[in-house]
Amino acid sequence: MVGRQAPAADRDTSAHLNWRMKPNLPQIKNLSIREQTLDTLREAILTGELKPGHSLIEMDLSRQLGVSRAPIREALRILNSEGLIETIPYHGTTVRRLTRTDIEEIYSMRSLLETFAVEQVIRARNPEVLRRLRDIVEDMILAGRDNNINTVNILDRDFHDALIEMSGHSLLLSMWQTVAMKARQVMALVNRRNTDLTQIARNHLPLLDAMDQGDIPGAVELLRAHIASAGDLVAEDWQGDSAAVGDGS
Amino acid sequence: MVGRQAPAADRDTSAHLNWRMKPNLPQIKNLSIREQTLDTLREAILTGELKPGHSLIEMDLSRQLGVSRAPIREALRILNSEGLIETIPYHGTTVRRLTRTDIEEIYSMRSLLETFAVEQVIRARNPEVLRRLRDIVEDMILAGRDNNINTVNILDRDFHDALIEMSGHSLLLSMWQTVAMKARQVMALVNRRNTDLTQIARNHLPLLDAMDQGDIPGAVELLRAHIASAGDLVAEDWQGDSAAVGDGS
DNA sequence: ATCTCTGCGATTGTCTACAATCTACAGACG
DNA sequence: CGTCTGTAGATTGTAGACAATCGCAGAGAT
Repeated sequence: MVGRQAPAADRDTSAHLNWRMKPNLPQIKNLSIREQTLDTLREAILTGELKPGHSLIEMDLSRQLGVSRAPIREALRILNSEGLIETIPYHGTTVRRLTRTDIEEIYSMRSLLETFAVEQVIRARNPEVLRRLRDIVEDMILAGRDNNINTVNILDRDFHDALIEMSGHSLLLSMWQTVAMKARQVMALVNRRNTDLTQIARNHLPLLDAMDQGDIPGAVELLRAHIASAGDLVAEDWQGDSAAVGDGS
Repeated sequence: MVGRQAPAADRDTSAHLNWRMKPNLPQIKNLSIREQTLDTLREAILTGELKPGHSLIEMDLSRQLGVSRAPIREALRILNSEGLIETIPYHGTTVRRLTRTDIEEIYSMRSLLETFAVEQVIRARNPEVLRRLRDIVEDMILAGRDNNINTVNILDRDFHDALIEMSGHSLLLSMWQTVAMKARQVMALVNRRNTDLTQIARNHLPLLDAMDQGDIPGAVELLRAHIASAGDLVAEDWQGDSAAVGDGS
């Protein structure tokens, strides 16, 4: 399980045929039931709909989704190896509980992977890359003005995803996806306080400037601070220790 | 094993009182077929017994192992999410092929994770930890004298595993395991040249010294060089590009 | 000769039924 | 009253049959 790792690793086997032409035809989906179950459950966990401690009974899922247990079991094995759920033989499967230590680890790992990526990206000196990142941040600022928290969050994810992607390091990307997934779950579970959305967006600008100037130590330090402050904010709100939520079915 | 406990255990009426006395009863193993299949296949892939490109037919595995397809499929899903195999729907499952880029990525990721770990370990300043690492290296040198390549390899793995473990960072450990697994597979696939085994073992000593002195930059640099040279050695031998091995069944 | 289509074999995807195992609780026994 | 025992219910583990899909060979048409 580990690393569950690559959430995107085993789907989309035929997508390489139409990667460029993108009309709105919603890509006839012939995903196997296993994949659909996997996506559904993972999304539910990541959005906090399924809270830590919630128990997942194969038979119940089977009835709710209207399918047999076999594909559900396979999906659960994958989620298990991704570290999102835990199964005790003959006893039950539950959404993995998160401790404060887990959260600290998630953010420190994020920091490690992202600072590595930013270093690689700067070394590559590809102006195209920086432009794309700047575009995302600009959109983010605009969304911040509209107080559109959902869009800001998505663009923030896009920004960091893009940063990793542009390092061109596929193994890094795969580990990143695992960590980012967990981070997403954590963020969905804490009570977000009302912070200034445009400020969040603007926080990315100094990093872009440092990258423009090829200043590796500066960029690394800015990124590290950026992630650390985000992590601290979340850790503060974690007093609940996840015990307040999710009692089981 | 001084006082024999067996007779006492016999007339002990409550079993939960004697959980501490441990005779050598080898812990009855009741692993599910899925787990056994998983371990068997993973080990076969990691040792190079199942080479990249080799196809894994569920029906064949089912017959060979004498079990039904259900647990095998679940094991395959896990291996898939670990990135060791690839499945094309309705077509087949094969051991994932490795490119030279994959190998470079594996070693660069190893480097990243291990240097992070060594930094954490040094900061913790726990002499017990350093002693344990030194013990392993000493054993490694002894095994090197006996030209026992297998033991040297195992102890080398132990050393790096221990280093990560001692960082006390469970998420780091989990990602490490994924990467170390892949590294193990790679090493099993290259033609090892005859290097001086004691030299390999001795290479760890400067790192230990730097750690003893709390010299973080020095230790990090030594470790980075250590891993990079190992990686280069492997990458050199990779000209085969894995095409020479494994054609299918 | 080349193209198209159809049928076949191989493989994975899914379903249903049954077996094995665990926990908790009730009852027998001292 | 406490301890052991066994039984019921819930849950996961496994098996075997059937369905869906894909690639390819070969027949037939142009």
